[in-house]
Amino acid sequence: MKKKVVVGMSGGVDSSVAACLLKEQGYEVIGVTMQIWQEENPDEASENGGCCGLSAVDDARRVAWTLGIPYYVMNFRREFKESVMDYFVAEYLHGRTPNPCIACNRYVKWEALLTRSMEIGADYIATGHYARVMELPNGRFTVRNSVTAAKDQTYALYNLTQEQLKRTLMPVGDYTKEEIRRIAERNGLAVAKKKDSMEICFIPDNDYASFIEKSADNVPGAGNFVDMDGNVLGCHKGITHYTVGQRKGLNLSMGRPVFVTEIRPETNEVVIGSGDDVFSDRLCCSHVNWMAVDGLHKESRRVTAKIRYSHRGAPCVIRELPDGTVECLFETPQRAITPGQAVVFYEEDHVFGGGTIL
RNA sequence: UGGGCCAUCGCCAAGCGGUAAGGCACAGGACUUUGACUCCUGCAGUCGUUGGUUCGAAUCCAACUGGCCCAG
Repeated sequence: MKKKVVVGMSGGVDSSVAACLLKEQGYEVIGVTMQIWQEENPDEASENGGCCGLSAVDDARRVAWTLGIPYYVMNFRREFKESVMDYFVAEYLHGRTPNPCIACNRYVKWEALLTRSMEIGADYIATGHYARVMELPNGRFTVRNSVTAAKDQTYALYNLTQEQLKRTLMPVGDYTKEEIRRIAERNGLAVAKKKDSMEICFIPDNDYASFIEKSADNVPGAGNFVDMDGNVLGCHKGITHYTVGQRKGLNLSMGRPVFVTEIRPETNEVVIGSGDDVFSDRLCCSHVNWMAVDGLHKESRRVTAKIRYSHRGAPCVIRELPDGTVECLFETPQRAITPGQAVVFYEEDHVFGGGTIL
């Protein structure tokens, strides 16, 4: 009896090849594109390689046809709006910097898609992520780096649950990007040369501030740039325009580069400091998802932590604080530890756990 | 309005008679399946104004305009 797997197809190369590989491996493959937001300008989004819009459906459908697999479009607009877009806007309004891809993975690409796939009798769901699901000796599931560390996407997957991982396949993680493109070509997939997607899919023009203004009623307005001693340095456009570590767009001519070191929503202030001021060797995080273990159990642990998607990772020690949050002490100070971003802990090449930076 | 000082790109600033450094900011690009960071490229046909000296002036001289300081 063939195992049935639903592949989330974005219309891009990676997920197309994922479907292709699974079919070769003998699975009964069903292609599904999740419709998650309404594009205003499909042409533009397609040029930018937008990941989940209407034009994506055409590409995905064509690939499914080429592979000879059934193909469906599922509507997840409500889930996406509630779990990703609303969260995204709310975080910015509170002076934090969210990572929508992580929320999308946990709540839409997995939770929603998995639930519905189970309903139609699937055994697994699969995606085109550059990561590999692995079962540890302790019986728990985690994700480990893809064979190409450069394309690794485990950071964005740290929040998946054991139940989700148990039913997840990521065939693309065994190959390099070059190999994936070759496989696509060899199988005559029309998307072989399609440009990689970039930027947040629901904000193709990359103008976050405008998006937030359109989505929220009470967006905090102009306020003061202040230095660490409280001196006013200038006027900012509203805290939603800034993030910790930011240099460009401040319009502050101090004779030397200056950076955002802190955002204070209570006072509507954006704190400015030098390049050195943006380094810190400590962070606290909450909403922790343990992956390789079921908890820290009052022990501290040496791990490698990534504080942003493109971070190489830095050695640190983590421990649970009495209030339930987790403290992370780095051996060397890290740049721009930013509230709202995820910190992901690694042990060897797999995800140990992760949380949201406070 | 007695004396002194200063006026060079949006900001700071080099230049001291030989044909406008640099930094910050800004713009564009690269990188990047989050925000950022980083990197690359661009950015004063002109030196407050008007005259003068000189082969040649941002650089010297004069007046004017504006600003600062000290006197009163």
